[in-house]
Amino acid sequence: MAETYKVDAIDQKILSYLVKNARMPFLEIARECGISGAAIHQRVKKMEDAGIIAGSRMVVKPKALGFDVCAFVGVQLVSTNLYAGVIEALKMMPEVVECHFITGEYALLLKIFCRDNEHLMDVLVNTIQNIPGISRTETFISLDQAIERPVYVKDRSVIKG
Amino acid sequence: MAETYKVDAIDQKILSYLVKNARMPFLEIARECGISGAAIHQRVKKMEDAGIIAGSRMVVKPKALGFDVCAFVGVQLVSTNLYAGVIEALKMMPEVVECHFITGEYALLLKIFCRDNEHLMDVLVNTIQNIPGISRTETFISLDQAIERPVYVKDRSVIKG
DNA sequence: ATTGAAACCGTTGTGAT
DNA sequence: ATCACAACGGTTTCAAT
Repeated sequence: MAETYKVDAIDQKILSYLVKNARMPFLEIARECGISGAAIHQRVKKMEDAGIIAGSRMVVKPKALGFDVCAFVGVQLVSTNLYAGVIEALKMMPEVVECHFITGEYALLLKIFCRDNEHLMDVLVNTIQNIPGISRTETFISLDQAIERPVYVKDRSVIKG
Repeated sequence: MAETYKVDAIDQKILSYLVKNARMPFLEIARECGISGAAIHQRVKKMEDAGIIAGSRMVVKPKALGFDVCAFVGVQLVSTNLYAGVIEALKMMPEVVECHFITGEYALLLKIFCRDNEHLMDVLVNTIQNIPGISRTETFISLDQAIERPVYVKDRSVIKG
């Protein structure tokens, strides 16, 4: 987790391709950027080492895996200092894909995927509510996900373009 | 967006690797699964064609790109039938990475990334509030993202293991 | 930090089962 | 749906700059 690496214009251009297609060949990126494939390779490696790139993922439609229900869950804690233990318990739940510590009425906001409403019910009542330190929850079911995309990377197009 | 493809145990095993590392060589997956590289290739292509795999992404730490602030925004609409137009306006905003139509007090839940609090202020007051059809918003700043991972893919390990 | 070259390895199309 | 094979191209390392 070094925090010294500075992402320059070429790095940004490289990332602008890779956030849209993680399997884009480095040689193709090299041709777009006007530098060698070896240079792309080394820059990507450096960004991985610096923690700027935190891995890569194929994006799989949850429905194809049988997860028909997406929901957000606001969670109130008995006491904020129970945070660490609650996180550990949530990490054990495969349904939880995101957990944020947020400002406002709820201490935590979770994003979860469940097979169906019955599964959601089970997760809420039998799993989440049984985690020590969690008091109240409120559930917001996502009926439609209209936008889903990576963080914005400006393609400054400094080299060739 | 065909909805007929059935993800079998081998597909699941393939996906279980690719959701964790989009650049994992198909030949390596082939060795793990005990089938040929060509078979992996064709299965992945089929899943892409069927819309089960919706692309791939390098995961970039927002902070490295200068996005220090992550927030969720609950959005109330003047009228629900303005949904489509609002979505179009939100798609134009690079800060918005997710938008869900949810149950509860707010019609929409957005996830946004901003450079700093000033940028967040600008986005809330000068951009989001100016979109026709949006009435009230409430903002929840994410102070810490404790969990961030892909949808759970069971690795059934049916073949070799 | 970038390069070209080289060795290695993966990808992808084909034809057969 | 799978395979083996082969042509092609990508990855990765390295000495040199």
